[in-house]
Amino acid sequence: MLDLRRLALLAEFARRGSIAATAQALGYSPSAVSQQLAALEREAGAALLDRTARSAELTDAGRRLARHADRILELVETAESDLSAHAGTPTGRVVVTAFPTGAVAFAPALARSLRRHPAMTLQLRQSPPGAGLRQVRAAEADIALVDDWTGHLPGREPDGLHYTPLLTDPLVLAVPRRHRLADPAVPVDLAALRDEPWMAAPRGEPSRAAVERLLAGVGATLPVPWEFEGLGTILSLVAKGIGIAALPLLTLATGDRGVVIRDLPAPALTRHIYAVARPSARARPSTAVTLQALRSAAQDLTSTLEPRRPRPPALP
Amino acid sequence: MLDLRRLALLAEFARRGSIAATAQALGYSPSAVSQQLAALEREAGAALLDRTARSAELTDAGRRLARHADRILELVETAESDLSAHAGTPTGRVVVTAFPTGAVAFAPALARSLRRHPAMTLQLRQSPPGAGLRQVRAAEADIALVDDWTGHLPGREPDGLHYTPLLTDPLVLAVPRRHRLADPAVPVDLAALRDEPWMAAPRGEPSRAAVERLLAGVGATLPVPWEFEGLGTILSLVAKGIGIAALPLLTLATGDRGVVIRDLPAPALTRHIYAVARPSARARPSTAVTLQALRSAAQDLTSTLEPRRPRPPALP
DNA sequence: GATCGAGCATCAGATCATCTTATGCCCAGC
DNA sequence: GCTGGGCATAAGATGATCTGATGCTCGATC
Repeated sequence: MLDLRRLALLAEFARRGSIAATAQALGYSPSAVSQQLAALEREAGAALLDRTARSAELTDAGRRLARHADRILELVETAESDLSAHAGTPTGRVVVTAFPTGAVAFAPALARSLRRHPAMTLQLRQSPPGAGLRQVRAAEADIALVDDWTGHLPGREPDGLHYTPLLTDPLVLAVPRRHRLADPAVPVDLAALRDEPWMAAPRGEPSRAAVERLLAGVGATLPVPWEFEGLGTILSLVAKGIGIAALPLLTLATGDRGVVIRDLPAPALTRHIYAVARPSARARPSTAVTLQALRSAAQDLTSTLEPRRPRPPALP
Repeated sequence: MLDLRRLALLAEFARRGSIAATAQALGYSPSAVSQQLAALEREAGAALLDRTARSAELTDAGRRLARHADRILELVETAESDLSAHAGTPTGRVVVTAFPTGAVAFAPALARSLRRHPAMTLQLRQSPPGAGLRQVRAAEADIALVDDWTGHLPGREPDGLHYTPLLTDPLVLAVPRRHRLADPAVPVDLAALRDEPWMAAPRGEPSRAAVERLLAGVGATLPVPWEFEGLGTILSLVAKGIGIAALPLLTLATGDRGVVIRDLPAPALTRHIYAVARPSARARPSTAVTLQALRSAAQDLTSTLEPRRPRPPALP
């Protein structure tokens, strides 16, 4: 295969007419140019230069190859220009995978934020618990939104993935508007609620485990709740007065306004929400831009949801 | 500057989808491919691959560069094909320089012979004595026809030029048809001819020197001859009966048929005619073809001129 | 949970390529 | 004859390329 640096030497020789002038123009010694052009002749299998004691000139084959060289070098320059022109531009597809409420909560703000980068496309998927990290590791997704009720996740950094904290999402009590606990003055006593109709997500869901941990902490065993897939569905049923539920606050991001939110008593259970990405994916402008949009959206969500948590009157 | 071998690796990676498959397809170890693609990333100043523990895939920049690479590699292949397609084809201009009678004698046969190579052009020039060799050395001409009356020229091979013997051209006596020496039975006695009106080329011409050497060898001093430029001119004057001349036989190639040729007595003076070329020029198909045409023409000339030298009757 | 195999990266080192410097030769011009 | 320009070649320092060994992370299978 021909060598680009040698082709560039030949093209310059074609312009300058002597080995010495070529060497000077490109900053080599004449000896180096002579040797490299001889090497190009061996590569090409043709005599490219006709040499005498005092001068050298291109053969027909040499002239022909010099013309090709000009075209090839031009294409190389186009390629390099193209690369640097796009270096800072977010382009291509970014795949974000998220747990269901995360996907729903972040979708509107993400879409709005990324609209200003027309050269990139966002694919937002929902995935089951634990699948997000695996997909990022396998490059099946660029960013995963993960929730952690344990408080241990950032310790996973030795796996090489990068965790960006987005927000802290508390578990809250959702009751119908006409419920007695809709009044902020009424204290929340979990033990007194054990005869209420509870609704929860199916076993295996992280929020279900969190709710069970909460009630075990106050010595109350949750009666067999009505199980529904999707926290959004549960929220709608609470709004219709069917029952009560303990849900992550984020569920309220786009949820029904027909419910009242109450803080649950200590110990406060919260989950941390992170955006996880491979370092190599983070280095891409498109992924970097998406992470920034997620941070922005998280701040907006926090501002939006905070007023939905009325505080009890300060103690006298 | 990007490197073609690395671009070829990237293009192959784009087709095969893994470093291991690329390495196998191109006969490298995975380690070499990994390192060379990393080097290409440094050259290009962009992340071209997105790597995980078990796989690698192209980034947007990588895909973009791979497309450019395909185009560049295609142009390189075009260049190489073009070179080898023309490798055996005589093309371009060939410059032949010759002493005057040589140019005239060889021109018709040369023109005929080279007509079958339409992609090349022949330039046939006349040059003064000694200029041919210099022009070949300086690449101002590709082939020089030179004549040597000394018999020493082939010893000049240490100068790197290549000498191709074409023909041996004897010095002969040209007399008018009505001259007494037109009869082959009459012996040629140079001493008896000193009162004849001689014609010769000007001093400095090789044939002039040869004639003077001939007559000095028989103790005869040539009277101040009538000097004319061009042996062809002298031959025409002989045909008109103006005088006699000692000329190289080659002069008769296209000369006047109104003269009679006689051998001169021993010692026989001859000149050797060579085609001289640089080795690098000889390697070109067009020059090689021209040299072959010259050899052919020389044989034709020898066949044509030999019957113009009638032999004296064999001694009883 | 243990093992295996695939596929990536990094390291150490053998071999080859590139470039510089020194030297030599051939010219033309003065 | 001398000088300067321009080519080639040789020797050697330095850098590049490739191999083989090793290590790590996975997913699949048992």
